[in-house]
Amino acid sequence: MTQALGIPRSLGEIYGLLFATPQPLAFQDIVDRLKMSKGSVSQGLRFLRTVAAIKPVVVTGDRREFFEPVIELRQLVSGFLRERLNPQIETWGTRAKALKPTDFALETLSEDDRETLDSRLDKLKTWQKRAGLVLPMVSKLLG
Amino acid sequence: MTQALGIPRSLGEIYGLLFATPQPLAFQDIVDRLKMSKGSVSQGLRFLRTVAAIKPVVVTGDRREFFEPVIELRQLVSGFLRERLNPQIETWGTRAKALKPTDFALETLSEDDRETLDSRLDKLKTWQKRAGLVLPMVSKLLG
DNA sequence: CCGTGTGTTCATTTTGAATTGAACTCAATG
DNA sequence: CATTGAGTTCAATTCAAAATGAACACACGG
Repeated sequence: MTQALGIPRSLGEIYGLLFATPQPLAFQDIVDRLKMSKGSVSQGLRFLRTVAAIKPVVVTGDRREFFEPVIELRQLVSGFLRERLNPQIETWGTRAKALKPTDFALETLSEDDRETLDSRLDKLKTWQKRAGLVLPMVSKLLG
Repeated sequence: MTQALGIPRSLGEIYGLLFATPQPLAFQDIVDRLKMSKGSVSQGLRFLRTVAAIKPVVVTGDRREFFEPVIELRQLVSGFLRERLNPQIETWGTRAKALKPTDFALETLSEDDRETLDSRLDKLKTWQKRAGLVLPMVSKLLG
């Protein structure tokens, strides 16, 4: 599933292991069970934390950090949107606003050409607006 | 933008070129302008066609196939959902249905463990249902 | 403070996906 | 039917992203 969204398989594996394990797991557990390097697991957990797909659990009397999966679809999706999609959409949007049809003029443009480029740039801005509007709704619909 | 969705940069480039060009372009135009191999362009165009991000245009008196970008956000998004996300969700869903808590039993499970696994499997099925419900709505909201 | 266990960092290596390019098919044209 | 140009296919290559692993912090307990 993650692969279809451009997220590395290993992250899916870590999440999957946590999901399939009733008890919270510690760093080393994951390394052992998945036979992954500590480096990978460290980076993987960091990412999963920033997108809020897992949550740390404190086990008293144990120095280690344990992790549990977040299982609310809404949280998973909005984490992905927030961390992955929104940043892209924003930079893309601000760059789009700066564009003018003449930026494309590799040859001189006919009046018709100018018009189609104008309307396409408009589209770009519309996309931007719609995305900003709809993505938050998606999270809510899933909640 | 495409990269955030796990779509190769080159596809974004082809689409971008078509988007930035008022006239429809032919295969060879794209190869020349982007300095890409024919193989890449061929596969790229195929993908863009299957997700309906571009449409072929017939220019009378010219043997070549020309292409125009599809600029409706709704079509672009639903193409992506249909070709990339839905297939994954389906196979994932059918596999999830076949799972039972005992499939996870690497050690013997306590009653508590069985319960949490049960509830997680339920979640999995809920996800599946919600996704099937919400994704089509997304396309509509964008249209 | 020293040792031990936990987790991080980052330069190197690996790997798998994307790209290339040569060989090919297929249509149209003279 | 040869020829030319358009586009496809697919094995080999490239390359960037991900994984590794050794060196490094950091905290805690003795």
